[in-house]
Order: sequence, then C-alpha cells, then structure tokens
Amino acid sequence: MKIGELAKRLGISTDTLRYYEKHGLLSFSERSEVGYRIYNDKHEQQMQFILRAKAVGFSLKEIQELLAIKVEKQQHSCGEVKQLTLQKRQLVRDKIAELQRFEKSLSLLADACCGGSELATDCSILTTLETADDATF
Amino acid sequence: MKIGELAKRLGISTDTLRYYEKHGLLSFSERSEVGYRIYNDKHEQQMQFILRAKAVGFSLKEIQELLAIKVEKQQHSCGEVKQLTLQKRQLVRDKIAELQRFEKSLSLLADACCGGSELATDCSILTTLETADDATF
DNA sequence: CTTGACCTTAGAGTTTACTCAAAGGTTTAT
DNA sequence: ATAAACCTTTGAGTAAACTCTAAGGTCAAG
Repeated sequence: MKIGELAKRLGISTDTLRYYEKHGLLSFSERSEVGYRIYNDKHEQQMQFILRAKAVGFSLKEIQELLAIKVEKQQHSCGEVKQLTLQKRQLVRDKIAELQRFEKSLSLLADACCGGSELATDCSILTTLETADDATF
Repeated sequence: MKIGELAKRLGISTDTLRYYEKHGLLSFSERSEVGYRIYNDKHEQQMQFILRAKAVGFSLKEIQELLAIKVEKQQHSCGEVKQLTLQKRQLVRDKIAELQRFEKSLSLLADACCGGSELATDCSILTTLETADDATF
C-alpha cells in the first residue's frame, strides 16, 4: 500500500503521514525499488492509535511517550514500564473524570433550559455549573 | 482582584488572561480609575471552566461555543440551545468512550507487562492493543 | 522621592501541527 | 508516447495559542 492509499483510508493527507514519520510517531516504512513508501496493516493500526489519541487531546509528544512505553531489549526494566504505564493511566482517568463533569453539566443545562419554559433568560453553562457546583458536586 | 492575583490563583500568566479577554473567552472586567483590570469571583469561575475545558482537549474556539450556549434575550430559542447542548454532550460522550478504551489498553499493558515475567520482550501499547482488539473490544 | 513591584498597550517572536509549493521522477491509461 | 495521476525531497507558509519585549504609567515601602 502506497502513501496515497493509506492516507485515503485514514482520512488524512499524505503530508501528515510524512510529517508523523519525520517526527518519530510512525515507524519507518519499507521503500519500493524506486523509493516509494510501502505500508502494511501494522502501519495502519499504529496510525489509528495515533489518531484516536489525538482525538482525546493528547499532543504528538505525549503520543510519542505512549508509543515509547515498551520493553526494548533490556533497555528498560519491566518495573519502569509499569510505573510509566500506571502514571499515564492516571492521567487518562483524570481526563475521564473531568469529561464526566462536563457531561453532567451539559445534561443539567439541557434539562434546565428546555424542560420547564419559565426561566429561559438566565440559562447558560456557567449559571448551570454554579448550581451544579452547589447542588451536585 | 487585579490581574496578577487572578493569574497566580489560576496558575497561569497575566499574558494568557489578556489573551483570553482579547479573543472573547473571558468577559470584560471592570477597570479601576487608572485603567487596571479588576476581577471578581465570577471571572475566576469562568476561567476555571475554560481551563478545565482546555484540559480535556477542547480548543479555544470550541470553548467559546460552549460558553455561548445560552439564551440571550430572545436571540436564540430554547429549542436551538437544547439542540446545541445535546450535540456538545454527544461529543463529550464520544471522548469519554475513547478515553475508556485507552484506560483499558493501559490497564492491560500494565497487567501484561509486569504480572508475569515471561514475555517482556514484545510488550508495548500497540501489541497490547492488538490483543485487546481481538479479545476485548 | 525614588526604588521595586505592579499595571497598561502594541507588536514581535515561539511552538505545535500541519499545509503548500517547487522541481522533479514514476506509473498507468489512451 | 504523452498526459494524468501518482510519488520524492526541501523548504517555506499558516493557524492556534501563547509568550516576550519595549516603552511607559501607578503605587506602596523605606
């Protein structure tokens, strides 16, 4: 699979694929005789991981760190890897907790705004959050 | 409260506060006689909202949209507001689901890596994800 | 009454993550 | 065999979100 096809499958540009390779996110692909990049399923899976990580707000640097969590031929001990993994998991859990707060706020907002038709004039996410802070959290 | 104190409380720079004001995220503060910005609790709450939203990967533009979800003196109907709110909530729910995938992957990785001491050579988030994709999702 | 720690603005510089352009080589369809 | 649609590289351009600099005004302490 050449770069154009992979890009199309992933819904991104060929430029972005080359950019990720250059910046160490996507591992090097083989090259055809004439120098074209040739990709396989592993590359596609790796890219899907990267794109999912980006979608939930990880920076490329953070994604690199996530990808680097691996035991590399005696270079890192299992304990080190576990430590880093648990640390990243805590970060993910914190993000989930924060998003659940948002989910609750938005649900409250939806209910407050249009359930009853009375107090539609002072209805925003901030006023709802204040109420939510007092009443719910 | 002047800009320096608010910045200190929030753990950000005064430049960032002025930047947010300039770009319409933080509502205008009153000014002292001599032109200093004077902030109150409302401003601090609004900033905390913005910083929390940023922490979970919303762009400043998206945060503006979240803050704009309000009924403004007959300018927007309740129905419109509810529609937008539910749409944003779906986005938040999608993010949560994605993060829960990551949480699971990282948990599996932590278990696989250091639970048993056997196969430490081929242990990365990607190999774990492959397994996870087959076995768990 | 001046030194240091604040505050103001405008505008330039930086980082991240692309995105485009130029100049050229390859492959495929007609 | 030649045009269209690919691919290559290098390097410049762009947008978002700050971050810093310069030049100056304010205010409290010693």
